[in-house]
Amino acid sequence: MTASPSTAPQTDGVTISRGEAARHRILSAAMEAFAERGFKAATTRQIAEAAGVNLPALKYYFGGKQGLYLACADEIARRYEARMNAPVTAAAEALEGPLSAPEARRHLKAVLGALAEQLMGDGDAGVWTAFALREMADQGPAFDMLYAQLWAPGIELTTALVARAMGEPAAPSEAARLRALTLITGLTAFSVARPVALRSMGWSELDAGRLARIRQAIADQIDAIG
Amino acid sequence: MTASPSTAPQTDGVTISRGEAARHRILSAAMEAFAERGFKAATTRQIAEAAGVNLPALKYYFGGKQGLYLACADEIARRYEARMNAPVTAAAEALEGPLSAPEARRHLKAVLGALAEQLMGDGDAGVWTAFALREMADQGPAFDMLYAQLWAPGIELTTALVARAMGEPAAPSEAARLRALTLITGLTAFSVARPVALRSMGWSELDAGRLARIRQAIADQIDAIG
DNA sequence: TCTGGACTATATCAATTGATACAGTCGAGC
DNA sequence: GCTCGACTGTATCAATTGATATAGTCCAGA
Repeated sequence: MTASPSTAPQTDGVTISRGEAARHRILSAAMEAFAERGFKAATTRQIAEAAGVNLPALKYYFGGKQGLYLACADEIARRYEARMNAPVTAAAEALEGPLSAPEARRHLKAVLGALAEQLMGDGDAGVWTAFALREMADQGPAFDMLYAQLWAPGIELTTALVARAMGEPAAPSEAARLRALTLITGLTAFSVARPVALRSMGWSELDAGRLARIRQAIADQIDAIG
Repeated sequence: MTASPSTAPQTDGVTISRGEAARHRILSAAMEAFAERGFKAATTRQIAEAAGVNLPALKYYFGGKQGLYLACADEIARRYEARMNAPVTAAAEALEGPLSAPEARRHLKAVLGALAEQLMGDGDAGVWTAFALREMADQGPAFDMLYAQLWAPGIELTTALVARAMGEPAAPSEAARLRALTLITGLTAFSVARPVALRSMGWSELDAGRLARIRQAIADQIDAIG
């Protein structure tokens, strides 16, 4: 809203040019639209209107619909990494050395709890998640990138922790991999399948208390591993 | 391919009129297209071509794209019910009387095992599942119908069985409901998230042996309940 | 103040797509 | 063989939609 319209790199981080602001608004609107309707069904006109810009602005900033989609995926991967960073690095460091089963379980709870917060939160993260999960099923143009940057590292980490929780010392067994996958997938009950899950729980929304109880349920499952 | 072009009710079940055959082909093609691309992205032309009919035939038989979509949903619900019928009725009957925790676990394994077979099989059922799960996330025009006919009964049954497995006597607790939801959702690792799951397991496809091992992993989780 | 580039607004194109008008074909029964 | 209704083929419409050509506006720096 202020300052120069230049393209010069912003070392500041606070001052953003008018163009940067528009770019940001478009990105947000696009993430929301793609998350809600998918790549094909989301229209550039809707996105432009929601972002308060006109149609050619999308081409100007992102080259076109597909470029915008990929930019969304990239942004989402980076934001996800930022939000998951703390518990993930802690767990990864712990995995370097010998790790007892109880300690592994503790890290698992931290990592999956943080993930649950992302998956179920109705803030920005809910939108990112919907986007990512849609891409996971559709195998769209951003699949490889999201797989490499998000899913594969997450699954690997979870698998390693599950293996330790099961008392496996070295390379994780197939059983550990499967347990990690169903564990992670189970979290999506309240993101992908949220309408169904809420209705069957008799809930109209997810408040903090309910979220805590869901996390507790996940913790129980983690305690049952091994 | 044979017989009369009449609309008279077919009591036979084997003889189908030319129209019935076309209707069937359209339905199959539509389920596949909708499952793969979603309602909006699937085009009537693609469906017509895949079914070997021309465009107006869709309107003739189903009124239009939305009518076709709803017909698909209805067909899917009925086929699902047929395939799940045996273990579901057995479990439902068992729930009428007192049910020990081990017995409840046995029924749970039967019901969820059958469901897993549906969710992960690459036959027709895989297509139905993709359709249903897409509708679950999108809340499209068939949501209410699928919820009432498929998901709600399935969740209720699973919840009741989980509650018994946890030693709860009467009305299922919230914890039991949550466990049932994550249990069912965990199954979708190899349906919705199949591309990701396969890649992270290092598998290129799901053969019988792998499916059995997945079912075993689920059985382990069921044994860990309570 | 005036110039150049960053950014925006209007208008429009071409492709896609759901729908449909309308004329045809096919086969069974009279 | 004639008729009627079930079913199919051709052609086309109108709306949507991604893209873009073109002319403008705005602002900083010289």
